[in-house]
Amino acid sequence: MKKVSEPTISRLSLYLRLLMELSEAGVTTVSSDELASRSGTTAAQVRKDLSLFGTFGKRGLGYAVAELEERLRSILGLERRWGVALVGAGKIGGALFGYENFRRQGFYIEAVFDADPAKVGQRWHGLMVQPDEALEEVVAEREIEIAVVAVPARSAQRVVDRLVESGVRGILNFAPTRLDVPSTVVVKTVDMAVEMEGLSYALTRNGHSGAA
Amino acid sequence: MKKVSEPTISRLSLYLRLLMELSEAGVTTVSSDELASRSGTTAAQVRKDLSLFGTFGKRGLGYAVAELEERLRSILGLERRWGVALVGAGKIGGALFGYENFRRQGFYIEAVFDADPAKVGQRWHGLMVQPDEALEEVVAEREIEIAVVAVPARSAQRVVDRLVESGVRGILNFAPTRLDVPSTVVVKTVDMAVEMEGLSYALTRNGHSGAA
DNA sequence: GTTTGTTTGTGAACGGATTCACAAACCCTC
DNA sequence: GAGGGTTTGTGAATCCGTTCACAAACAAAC
Repeated sequence: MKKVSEPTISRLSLYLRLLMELSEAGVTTVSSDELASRSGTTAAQVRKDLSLFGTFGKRGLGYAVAELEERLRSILGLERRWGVALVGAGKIGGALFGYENFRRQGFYIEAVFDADPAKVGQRWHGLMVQPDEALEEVVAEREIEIAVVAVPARSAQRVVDRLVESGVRGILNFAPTRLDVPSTVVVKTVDMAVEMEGLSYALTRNGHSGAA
Repeated sequence: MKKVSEPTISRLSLYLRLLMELSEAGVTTVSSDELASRSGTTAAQVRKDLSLFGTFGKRGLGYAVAELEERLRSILGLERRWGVALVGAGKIGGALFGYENFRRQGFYIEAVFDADPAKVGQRWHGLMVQPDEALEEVVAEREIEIAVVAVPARSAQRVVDRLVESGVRGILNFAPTRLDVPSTVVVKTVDMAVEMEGLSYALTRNGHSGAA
């Protein structure tokens, strides 16, 4: 199999979401052109992305929505259940519970940890908040493979080290800092400051205020 | 000036953060190599990035932390105050208030809107939550240029249309959906589902469970 | 069954970002 | 002030993702 780039994977994820919507709307067939315009890319890009994994479409017709949806889910590894540990019972973590797509895609938050004694022991979104010290044991025992890190930047690396040590292989990081992990572990960082500063940059050099 | 890529801007943002940390730690000088290892890139990349905007370093010595920090802040357009409107008084929005870097970098949330009558009129993180209908008037009057959209996917496009109509030029979007905007408006989307599915993909094809 | 119109799949061309490699510039020491 | 040791700045080379363009495949109509 050819090498698959990260942008491609992100787009597959978008395609999957669109297919779910189409499916729900009763649409049975969709063209690369349609998928492209709905996901903000080009038809050629859609076909290239998909062609990396096989040949799913029918020439002259397009793609069968239900089938492609299933194939994408398989490619992305969403046919199974993923246990997720959430470190940091704050606002960001809470937002994840609200994300209905989370559970729908197979991501189940199985444990929540926080270092704040005031939060530990409280029920929170249906889960008991566990003390930070329990992290290793719980993660290892439940064989949790994915963790969401939503703690202050200064504590993030330490938390990550412990998670990795306990068997976690994928991390979604909300702490505004770079994380060192072994090459076997995958980290995705969501950095709101970087995004905002990207906006600031763009607005600063684009037509200044008043571009009609 | 040469064309500047988005990845470059994101990295500049990272460099700035590192410089702030170094500055606080009393470090006065830093090499491209040091910046690189701290930001997870290469020394050549750091120098290329910076060279697009001028020549800031001293050969044989490195970069003056304070000076480079100031230059980056200027390049990124962070020397001014940015008024920000937050649409959706939920968990994600609340998290932004917690982000201390937000205010520090000049982003001030000046207005919060929500469609839920139960939230409207409540004090929330020091601001009065305003009714959704007030959006146009408040945004236009206060000349707010940046908005954070944290509403359900199905309402996002409508909200964005109204924001753009009211003068907003930059949008940070947390809704899991693509947004149509005029080319004069910049949108950055933070899509947690895409990130999680990226993890799922990576973990599915990487060494399966048990990579020591 | 043939024709017409559509859409896929993909090699090739393109463009752009990253990496390489090295001369130029600077500090520091003696 | 000359020499040794660093580190920058940058053209050139490389790598990688996107776009192009078109033949192959299929549905639908007649």
